[in-house]
Amino acid sequence: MSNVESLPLSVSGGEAAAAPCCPPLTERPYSAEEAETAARMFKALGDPVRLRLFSLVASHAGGEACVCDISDVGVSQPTVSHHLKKLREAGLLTSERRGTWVYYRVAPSVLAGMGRLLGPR
Amino acid sequence: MSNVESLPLSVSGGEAAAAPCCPPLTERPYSAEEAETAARMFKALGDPVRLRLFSLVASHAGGEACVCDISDVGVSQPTVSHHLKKLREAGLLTSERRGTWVYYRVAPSVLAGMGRLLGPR
DNA sequence: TAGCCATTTCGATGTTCGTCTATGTTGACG
DNA sequence: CGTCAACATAGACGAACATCGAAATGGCTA
Repeated sequence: MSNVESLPLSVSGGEAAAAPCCPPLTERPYSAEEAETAARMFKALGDPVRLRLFSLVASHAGGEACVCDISDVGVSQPTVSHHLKKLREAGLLTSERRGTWVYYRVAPSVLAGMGRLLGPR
Repeated sequence: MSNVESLPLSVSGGEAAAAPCCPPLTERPYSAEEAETAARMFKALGDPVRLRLFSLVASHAGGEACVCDISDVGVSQPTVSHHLKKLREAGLLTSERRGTWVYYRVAPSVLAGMGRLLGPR
């Protein structure tokens, strides 16, 4: 049942998926709101365990991975689940349940959006 | 109160060097060490105030800005100084004192390094 | 139906983080 | 000298976080 919980990347209002979350960091000073939004992503990736989980999903064959495939990061399994939830809430990962297992994949346009953050090409 | 100044990233007692770290997140799963290193950068940018400060420096004319130019982010002056120190320790900014003022600039190769993190451009 | 397995959620605990006020240091200028 | 301005440091306090074990949820299979 884990649906879309909250996507800070896309602003509320139903549409707005096309709105880039943030301009390049070097283009102009960030406003407080832009900083709040972008910092949420960076913060989610600012934990070693979460970064490993994200990398495990992002580099997994087929673009997706089930929890059982990526649970070996040195912390307990409930902790893994907790971190995956954080990544989901930050809009970086999406999850889908198929039978017994839950599969995670990188949310589309996340990598492109973050790339744009770091400069115009 | 624990030790604050223990950064395995920075070898000797100054500021951390810009990390030459880390392959693309999507290329292969991160090791624990890579994750530790890269997460330090993300973590440093994971606070709205720090992200605004970084953006203010990165977008400032001449590539550098003195503290007096970027202190208006809604928190007290010691807090600004504290966050700038964090960014310095993460290897994202460098500082130089010239007369009364202290100038900050983005550490070279930081943006390129982070861009490489997000995919093979 | 019962049992089992993968995953999530819950409650508790120790630690880290962001912010403040107060004070210290450094350089410019009279 | 003495004083002022810019910036850094120190200590304290409350909020947020990471982590764990235990219990609950959802879905297979017999």
